[in-house]
Amino acid sequence: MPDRSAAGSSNPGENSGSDFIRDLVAADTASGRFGGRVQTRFPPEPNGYLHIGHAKAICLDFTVAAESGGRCFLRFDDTNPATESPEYVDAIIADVAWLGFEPQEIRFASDYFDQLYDWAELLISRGLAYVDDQDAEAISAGRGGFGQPGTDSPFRDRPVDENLRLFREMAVGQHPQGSRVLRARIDMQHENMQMRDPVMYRIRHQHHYRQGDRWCIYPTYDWAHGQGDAIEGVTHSLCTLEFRDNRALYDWYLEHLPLAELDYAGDRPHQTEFARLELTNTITSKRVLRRLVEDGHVDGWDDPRLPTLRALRRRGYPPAAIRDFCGFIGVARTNSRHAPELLESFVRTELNATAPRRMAVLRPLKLVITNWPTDDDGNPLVEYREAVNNPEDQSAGTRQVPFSGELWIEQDDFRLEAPPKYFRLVPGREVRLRAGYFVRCIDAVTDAGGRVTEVRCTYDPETSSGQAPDGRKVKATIHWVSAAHAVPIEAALYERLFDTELPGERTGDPLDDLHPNSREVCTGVAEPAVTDIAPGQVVQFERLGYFCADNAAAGNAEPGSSAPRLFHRTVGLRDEWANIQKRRQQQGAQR
RNA sequence: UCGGGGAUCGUUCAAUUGGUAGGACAUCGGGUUUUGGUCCCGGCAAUGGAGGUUCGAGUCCUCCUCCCCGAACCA
Repeated sequence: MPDRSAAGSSNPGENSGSDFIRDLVAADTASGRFGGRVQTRFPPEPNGYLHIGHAKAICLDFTVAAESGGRCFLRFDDTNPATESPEYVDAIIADVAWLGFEPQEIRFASDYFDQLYDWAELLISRGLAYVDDQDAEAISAGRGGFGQPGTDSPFRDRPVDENLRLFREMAVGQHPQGSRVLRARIDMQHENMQMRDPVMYRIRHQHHYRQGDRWCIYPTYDWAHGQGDAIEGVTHSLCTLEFRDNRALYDWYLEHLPLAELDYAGDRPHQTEFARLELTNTITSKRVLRRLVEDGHVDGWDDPRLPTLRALRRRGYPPAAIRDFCGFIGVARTNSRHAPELLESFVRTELNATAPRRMAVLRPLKLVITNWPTDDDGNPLVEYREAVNNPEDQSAGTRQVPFSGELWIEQDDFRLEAPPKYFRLVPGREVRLRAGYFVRCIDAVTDAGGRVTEVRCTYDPETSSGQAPDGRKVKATIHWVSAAHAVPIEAALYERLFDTELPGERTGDPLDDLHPNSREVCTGVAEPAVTDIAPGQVVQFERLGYFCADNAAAGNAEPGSSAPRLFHRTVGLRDEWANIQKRRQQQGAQR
């Protein structure tokens, strides 16, 4: 095992090392701030599916709380009825659970609409908020620009009574959608743009999936978030870097509200920002993900090429691997982008230890053993060979694999002529069949086009143990499937969805960088024991990689079906031969 | 243009707060091996730049450069 001590354990809630956030929490606990309490929250908006970027935030929010014996709520930031729906709520709850975390409570910002409304009236009555009749364009223009101060709205000094009356009318639908907003009265000259009289409420004559038609006004993120934190008793409100400038507003609202009335009347919550997780060759923008799905570039939100949690699950990524990855990359304030290879290495580490092994051939080539014994009727005998299920885990036991005179082997494992460092089967050479015998190639049958259609070998009965009694060695062990017992499978092989590190950098549109052939489906065969692999389970096809049995495909889900079983390649094995070939190709290109 | 944040091996995270710049991924070489897997050993390789303080600077000070975020009735 590589030393990944910073990664901690895959158990949810265990310490993942130290970082500026954990240092802050430790210092607060030591000083008695918040009465020693620690509480965080994961606050998604239910307008899309969770992706790998969210996983970092989820792991951070939940583990920081758990490490201190604190709590972490799942809170839906559902303040914008235009884009939100209960399907996303259910999906997010399921994805958080799949990742391995259990919120103490599930809350909704929309549950706080009454409190928020009362507080808004309070701010109005104190002259700290006003109704603005300007349209969005005028408000934007009045805000000024970078380096230019804003100008006061003509409605900024509206009398309190009038503000109150108008605001109440807005709430019950007496004003058209978009005609007015409620704004905090802060400072139009403030150097921080967020403080130039931000909008608190906008008029939306829109149905809310939880509140129905009760409201005609909806709070903005800034007006809802910190107050939700305060109501729930959040101590450490962790969010991403782009909210750094919003912190002044977060603090302003809380400082001007009577929080002493709340259950958690100690210190008010504080926001801390950290860098979001980005991956190269990957897009997490909700807008672009939606285009990929809706324009049919992928098969749906759980297409294994996507970075959504549902897709990673379908592809076979173990949640423990994602957690370990998130713990390992740590948390800092530096923008950075990790290579997907790092995540994959955690996936391999986890799967190497846990995935049962089977043999499958993805691009079959017939191998005939010319000296294999037959019965009295001339039919080849069948021998059952014992194969280990997982060399990393003795308790996984062994299985019986049928072996006979006609086998399928991988096309890649035979060449008429061996290039340098090619150790596999060539005419005249001997290799070992995994869990089988040594075989020596004596002949190859080719078709009119010169393509090899059949490899003919002799086997050495003395090598049943996998070793030759005379001590001779082979340089390769290859996998195989008995032709008479082969179970049909389909294997979907995936490449990166985008073949550039920063999709969209070239032309501005990420879709211009879509990998033209990010999925290749092979029609192959597997040993009979693949039928033990349950839908959703990950298996290692020896020498090929880790593959996840699809949940829905007919061959997997319907016991009697004759349809091929469908497997998604989770990730390939490290492949030294591929590296050698790649290097050779690059050297060739340089010359 | 203004405000905020940031800069350490190819990538990424760390450096006991001023004391030998370390790990992982990737890569290269070797060993073990019935998976060219796993595992083990080893190599390569970094403090954005210029000054300053100090016995000593990735860390403190000054200036510069570059990158990210901010002018939604999105979050």
